[in-house]
Amino acid sequence: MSASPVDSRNENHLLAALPAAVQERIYPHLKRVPMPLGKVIYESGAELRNVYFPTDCIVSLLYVLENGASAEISVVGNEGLIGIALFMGGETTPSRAIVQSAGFAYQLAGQLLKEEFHRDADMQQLLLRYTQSLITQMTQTAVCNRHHSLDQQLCRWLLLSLDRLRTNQLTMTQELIANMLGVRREGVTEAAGKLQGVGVIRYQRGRITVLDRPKLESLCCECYAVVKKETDRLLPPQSSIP
Amino acid sequence: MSASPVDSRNENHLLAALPAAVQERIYPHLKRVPMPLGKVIYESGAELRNVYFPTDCIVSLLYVLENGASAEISVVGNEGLIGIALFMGGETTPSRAIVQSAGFAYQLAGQLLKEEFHRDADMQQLLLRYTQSLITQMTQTAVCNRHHSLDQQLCRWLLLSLDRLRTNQLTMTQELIANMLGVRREGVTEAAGKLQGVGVIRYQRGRITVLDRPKLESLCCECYAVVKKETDRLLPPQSSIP
DNA sequence: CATTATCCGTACGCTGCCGCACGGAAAGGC
DNA sequence: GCCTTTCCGTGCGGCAGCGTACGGATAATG
Repeated sequence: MSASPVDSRNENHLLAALPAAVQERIYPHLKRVPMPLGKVIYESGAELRNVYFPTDCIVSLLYVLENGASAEISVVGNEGLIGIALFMGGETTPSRAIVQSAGFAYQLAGQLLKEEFHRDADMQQLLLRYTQSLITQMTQTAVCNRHHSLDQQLCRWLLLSLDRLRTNQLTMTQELIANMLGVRREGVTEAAGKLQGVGVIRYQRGRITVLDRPKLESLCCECYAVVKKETDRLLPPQSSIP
Repeated sequence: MSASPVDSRNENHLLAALPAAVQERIYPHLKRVPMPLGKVIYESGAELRNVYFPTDCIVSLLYVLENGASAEISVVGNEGLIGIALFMGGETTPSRAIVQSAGFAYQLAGQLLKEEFHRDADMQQLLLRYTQSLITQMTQTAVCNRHHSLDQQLCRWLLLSLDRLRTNQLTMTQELIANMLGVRREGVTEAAGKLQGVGVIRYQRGRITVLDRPKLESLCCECYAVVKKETDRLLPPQSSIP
C-alpha cells in the first residue's frame, strides 16, 4: 500500500477504518482540496457529484426555509463524510452543506464511492453505521430544538465543534453560530456573555477559546452526551493509524 | 406466487414494491399482528428482534428526554417499516416506537430481513431510499420545531397522520398529540379550537374529523409539502396491487 | 493614518408558549 | 342511574426568545 505513516488521509476516521482492499483502490483517487470558510459544498436539491472526507474542517448540514430562516441539522468533521445521499440512493437532499470551520478534505468522485459501496460489504456496513450515527444527531437536534434553552444549545454546539478540531479555539462569529442554531445573533451574544462571565469561554471578534471544558459539559443539556455515546457505540474510536 | 389479489400484505407499499423473488421468500414468514393504541413496539436502546410493516396503523418514533419530556421524530404508516436500525447495522436506536393509531402490521424476524437486505440489491436500494425519506422527515421536524408555530405544526401533524389512514377520522386525544409535538396539552386544545373555529376540523373526545383538507394545507407551514414531495421522489407512489 | 466594514453590546416592547390550577362535560363501570 | 374516570375548556402570571434599533469597538483597506 502506498500510504505513508504520515498520510493525512488517515486523519479521517472513516477513510482510516476502510478495509485495506478498498483503501488500495480508492486512495489514488482521493484529492486533497481546501475547504474555505463559508464555501457551499452542495446546495439544496443539487445533484452530488463528489463526496468529501474532512480531515481538519467542519461542515454543517443546514436547512434553509423559504423565508431565509435556517437551522443546522447535523455537523460533520473528520469522523464522517459529506454526501451520504449518494449511496442512500436519493442522489440529492433538501439541505445545504456549508463549511463552518476552514480546513481540508479529501474529495472523491461519487461514482467511485457508489461502486465501492456495492462491492465491499464491510465498507457498506461502515457507511451505513455512520449514517445511523448521523440520524441520531439529527433526531437529537430535533428534540433539543424543542425542549432546551438557547444557553444549553450553545454549549452543545460548542462541544460538537470542539470534538472535531484539534485546538480549543474556534474561529467563528456569533452571527454564524446564530445561523446554525436558528436563533438571533443577539441571543448568541447574550448566551456567550454568560459563558464568558463564568469563565468557561473567552472570545474576541470571532475567536472563541474554550477555557473550561468540563464546566461547559456540565452546563450542557443531555443531548451532547447522548449523541457522543451513541456515535462511539456505532463507530468505535479505534486508533486511526494501524 | 401465493399472494392472492386481496392480499393485505400489499397494503404496505414497501412490501408491495419488493422484488418478486424476495416476496416469494419473505411472504410465508410474515405474521399479521394487531397493533393496539399505545403499544410500545420497541424501547429506547432495546435490541430489535422483529421489524414491522404497517398496513393500517400508524407508529410514531418518539424521543423521550430524561425529564420525561418527549418529541416525535418521525411517523411511519403503510408507506414504511419500523426497525431500520436493523439493516443500518446499529441494532438499536435511542428512540421509542409507539403505536399512535391502532391497526395491524406484518411482523418479520429481523434476521430474515437482514439476510434479504444483503442478498438482494434491489431490496437494499428500496430500503435505503426509504431510510433517506425518513431522514428527510426527521430533519424537517427539527427545523419545524425551531421555527414554526404550534398552530402550523398541528396542521402538519394532522396531515401526516391523514396521509397514513384511509379515513378522514383520527382517534386521538389532545393529550397524545401534545406528547407527539412535545408541547402542553392546553396548547393543543387552543390550536385545535382555532382550527375548529374556522371549520377545518371537528372533534369530540378523542375523535378528530378533518372537514376541509385544502384549507388545512393552506394553514400549514411548508414542512409538510417538502417532506411529501421528497418522499414521493424517493419512493414513487406506484399502484400497490399489480 | 484615516476610512470603512465587520462584529459585538445593550435596551425595550412584544408574543407564543409554559406551568399551574380549576371546573365542566362526556364516556364508562357497577 | 349514580359514580368514577377521562378528556377538554379557560384563565393567569411568567419568561424565553423575537424584532428592531442604535452605538461602540475592533479589524481591514487604501
